[in-house]
Amino acid sequence: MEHPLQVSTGSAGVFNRIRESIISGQYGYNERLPSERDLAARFKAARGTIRTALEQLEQANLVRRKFGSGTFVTYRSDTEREDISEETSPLELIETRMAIEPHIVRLVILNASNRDLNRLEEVLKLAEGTENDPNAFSMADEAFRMTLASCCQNPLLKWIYRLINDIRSHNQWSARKDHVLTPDRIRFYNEDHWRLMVAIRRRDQNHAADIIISHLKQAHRDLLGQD
Amino acid sequence: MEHPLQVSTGSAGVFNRIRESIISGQYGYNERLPSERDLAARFKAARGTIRTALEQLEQANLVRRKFGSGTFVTYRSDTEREDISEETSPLELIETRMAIEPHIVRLVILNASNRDLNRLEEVLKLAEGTENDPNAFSMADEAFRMTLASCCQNPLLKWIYRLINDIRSHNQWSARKDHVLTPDRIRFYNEDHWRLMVAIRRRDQNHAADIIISHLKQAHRDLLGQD
DNA sequence: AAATTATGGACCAAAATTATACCATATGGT
DNA sequence: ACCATATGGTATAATTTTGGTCCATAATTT
Repeated sequence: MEHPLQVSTGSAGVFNRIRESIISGQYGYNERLPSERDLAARFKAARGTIRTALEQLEQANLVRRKFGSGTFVTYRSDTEREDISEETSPLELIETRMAIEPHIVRLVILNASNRDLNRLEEVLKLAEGTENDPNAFSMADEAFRMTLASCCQNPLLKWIYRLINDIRSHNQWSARKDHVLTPDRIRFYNEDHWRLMVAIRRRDQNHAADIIISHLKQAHRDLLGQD
Repeated sequence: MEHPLQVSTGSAGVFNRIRESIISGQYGYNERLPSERDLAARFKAARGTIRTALEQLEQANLVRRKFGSGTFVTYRSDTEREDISEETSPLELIETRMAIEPHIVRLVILNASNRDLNRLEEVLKLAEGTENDPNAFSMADEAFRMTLASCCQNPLLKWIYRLINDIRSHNQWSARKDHVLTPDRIRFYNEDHWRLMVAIRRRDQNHAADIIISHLKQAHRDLLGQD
């Protein structure tokens, strides 16, 4: 028998060495391993040996193999941070907006100058006549909300709200946009925005917050209520 | 030993190399990447390969493509977080917490399991006997709030709240900690936390939210009222 | 000696890549 | 206002790469 510390040979050895490469992070999450034939050349082993090693790696949930495509790492090290926009559901997004937006509107009413409000109204006009273009409305809507956020005069809140908007634009919600944003809905949302604008001009905090909340509740219903 | 590492090939390789360029700042925010045909020439790959790489980059929120115009970087580096923590005042920080924390507490009451609440109580006990150690109290306080955030079962809110806490710990407030956090104040804050815990156990949303709000208002006063 | 494992080769089927060509939009100059 | 150009979007077919499978043989372990 050789030294007990000798690296294992055969398919078990290949398994261990690839496993180490993955766990040590040399191959990151979702990265593709070299092809079986390539690995065979590197490890100076037959392709069949590589295959049994890869089968074991697959059983250990370290790797996933796709016919005709390659072998991909499914192991996720702790350091590889999650993508928040991937794991946020549309409902959780609305839940979060419920926390932020009413507060933003209150701050706008307290802090915004008339010049700010004029700017806000200009942006709001961009959403006019977008009843038949969900994409255009969506962009105008986002611009309106971002302007609102910048009018609250709190850079941290504005920054956070921009993060929320980034996530929102990459969310599954986008896929449903065309179904949810019918001309009627767009008209309704636009009317909401104008009522909000009026409430802000009157510096009526509670009314403005109520409008925002009912607006979000409606969006919530739209999300749940349709096919 | 062989070299298990290799430069990845195909669209995955193009993806990785462009990704690195973006993250390393070689292409800044809103900057336009070279055209697909240009990239194809640079990487010596077919345009289709470049396109699948760009599609993956777009899905990873690193890039946005505009029909007829180009492909633009949407990734913002973390250095911006430093900026925002520099320009956020302690008052604005509290203002922002005012928006988030009452909402988090409401969600905790709705969504947290009893096991979650037991965990929360364990963390709360860490703040016991820290009356004379502002630093220890501060850490225990942060741990309590982060646990609260994870109990609300909304990953987005938890993520946002972690950002807020990061900024909070880099903030000027830290410098005033020793002045504000007298033994009396720490005792008072701890009592607040226990009252909050009781309200959460009783699933009393309004009471819990009131406690949080008055707690933050007190912190606001402490910030303004002292030397 | 028997059983297990590794080897090398051949072929199959799925997926990716390549190479073109053409369409639709955006931009800048005339 | 128009035009030429550059850009991303789409479609198609041929080629290459890749994992999946099988087999006869050699090497290793039991």
